[in-house]
Amino acid sequence: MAAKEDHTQCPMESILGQIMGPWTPYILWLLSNENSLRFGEITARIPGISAKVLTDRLRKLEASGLVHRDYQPTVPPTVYYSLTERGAELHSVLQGLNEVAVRWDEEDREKEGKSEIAAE
Amino acid sequence: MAAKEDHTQCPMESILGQIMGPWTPYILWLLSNENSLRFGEITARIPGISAKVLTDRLRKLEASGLVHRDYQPTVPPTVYYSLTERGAELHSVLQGLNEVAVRWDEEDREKEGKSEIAAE
DNA sequence: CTCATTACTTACCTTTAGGTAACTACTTGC
DNA sequence: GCAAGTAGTTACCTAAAGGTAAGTAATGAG
Repeated sequence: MAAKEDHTQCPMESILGQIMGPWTPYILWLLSNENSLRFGEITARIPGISAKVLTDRLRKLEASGLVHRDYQPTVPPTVYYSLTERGAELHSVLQGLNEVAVRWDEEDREKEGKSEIAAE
Repeated sequence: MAAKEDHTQCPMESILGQIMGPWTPYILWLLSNENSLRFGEITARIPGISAKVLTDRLRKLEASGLVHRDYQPTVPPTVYYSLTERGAELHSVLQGLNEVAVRWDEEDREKEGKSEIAAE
């Protein structure tokens, strides 16, 4: 199932199909905070992602109209990625999610990590 | 890589690992709105999901402490799923995401669907 | 003349996820 | 004694996703 036939009866399913995926929300979150990043910079910020996968994610986000690709045909080519207006609309949602994430992280550290000293 | 070693340096990665996944945010969204659903009811609300996958997602959400499982050993067993307190904290984020989704959906209908008549 | 650089693309192969179908438990109703 | 109903589990198999490595373009440095 590559595209799931987009039996998109409900908007939620549609948006989830666009922004969900192994690294996708993280990429959006990065671009949401830095407003413009080169391909290599994104790779550096996401340890573990391969060029193939990152390219795939960026292409899909571009196709969804959430990310803008700015290709500069310089000697070694330079490509800048940034959020489109629509992509930027996700900022507050991602922000909210991050706040919850940070809160949980703190709570978990309090409970589990009271006496933990950098475990490894 | 089953668990990706949880090299969770950043809270965002951690939370994404817990709530991202093919059907996961959708399940959370359902439980967020209906506050308690039986296994079969969830299956019915998500056309296309298999029992195996739904079980898997619910078990993982339970393990993450986001979903509560209430097993009633009645004659044919009855199991109620609901969000935990922590799970409920995602409500506003999911709400925000849904608002964006609905807005985009309307915008897209305006642009593309001006003369479209239910295109089946 | 060759290497390094950036942002990929392609081919190939492995791993993982997910689908399907059959099976379980326990009691009621026929 | 057998089917029905709920909420799964298990085994088996296929399809898709992802990793790795190599290739590409164009130019300046050494």
